[in-house]
Amino acid sequence: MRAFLKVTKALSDKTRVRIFKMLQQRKMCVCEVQAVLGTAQSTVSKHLTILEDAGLVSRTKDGLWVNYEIDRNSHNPHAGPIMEILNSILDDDPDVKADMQKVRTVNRFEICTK
Amino acid sequence: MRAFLKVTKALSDKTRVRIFKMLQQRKMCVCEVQAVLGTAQSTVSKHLTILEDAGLVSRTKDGLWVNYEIDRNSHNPHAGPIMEILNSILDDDPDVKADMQKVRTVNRFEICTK
DNA sequence: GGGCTATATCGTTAAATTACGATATATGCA
DNA sequence: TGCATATATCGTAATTTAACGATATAGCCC
Repeated sequence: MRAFLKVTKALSDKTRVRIFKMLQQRKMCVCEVQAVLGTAQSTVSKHLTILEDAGLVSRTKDGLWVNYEIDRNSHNPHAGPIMEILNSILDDDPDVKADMQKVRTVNRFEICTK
Repeated sequence: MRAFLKVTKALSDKTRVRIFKMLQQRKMCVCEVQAVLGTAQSTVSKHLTILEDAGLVSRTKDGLWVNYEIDRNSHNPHAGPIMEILNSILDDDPDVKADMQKVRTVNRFEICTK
């Protein structure tokens, strides 16, 4: 139950669903996600932590960057089935579509190192 | 997005997941659910409204009683896939198992009309 | 119609959640 | 070693949520 609720709670926030859909496109670092969403860095970091804690995304350090990506080997048995659903929905959502577009243009070397 | 969030929000609360699992067993009226959960009537009613609003359960009036049951013709396109998942999980959860047991013994004629 | 009962709604309080800025941590580089 | 940068954590204010008791609504029965 606890593990299931972690997944549903993680995906019960619009911002986190948007982040998840962004990560379906490609792995991203925190500042890239921040650039797309336009919210505070601490907020983005918190959201990513919640998604990670639910077993939906995983993090990998790469020097100063931390890359977040969809977790395809989740420790949470409830994550997989719901991620499956998210593969085929919300691509037509206006916010998600706008995010997708930004994800394509965002570049960590231009964004983060100002 | 809005419809999807309705589903995830509805299922991000432990009590509501328990109610949903109870309704997988059989249709129930509010006072039966109340008897199993042991919470206030207004609280149960509220939870059921949220589940209904998400398209997860449907209500049918039967005299004074209102029967709630799993909505197999949901207006919400996101409800079906997640309900599918819920068919095969959480049956081994301690709380859910205890609820299941109570559902079998609860009888609206004995419980509600005291 | 009047009384009874099951459910829904309202108002309130306590707890949880989100967002932010400020600060701490850790890595790379001169 | 010291500085700069990306991320995480902390503290706090604002919003949301869950629970309750009290009340309103609606259907049955006399």
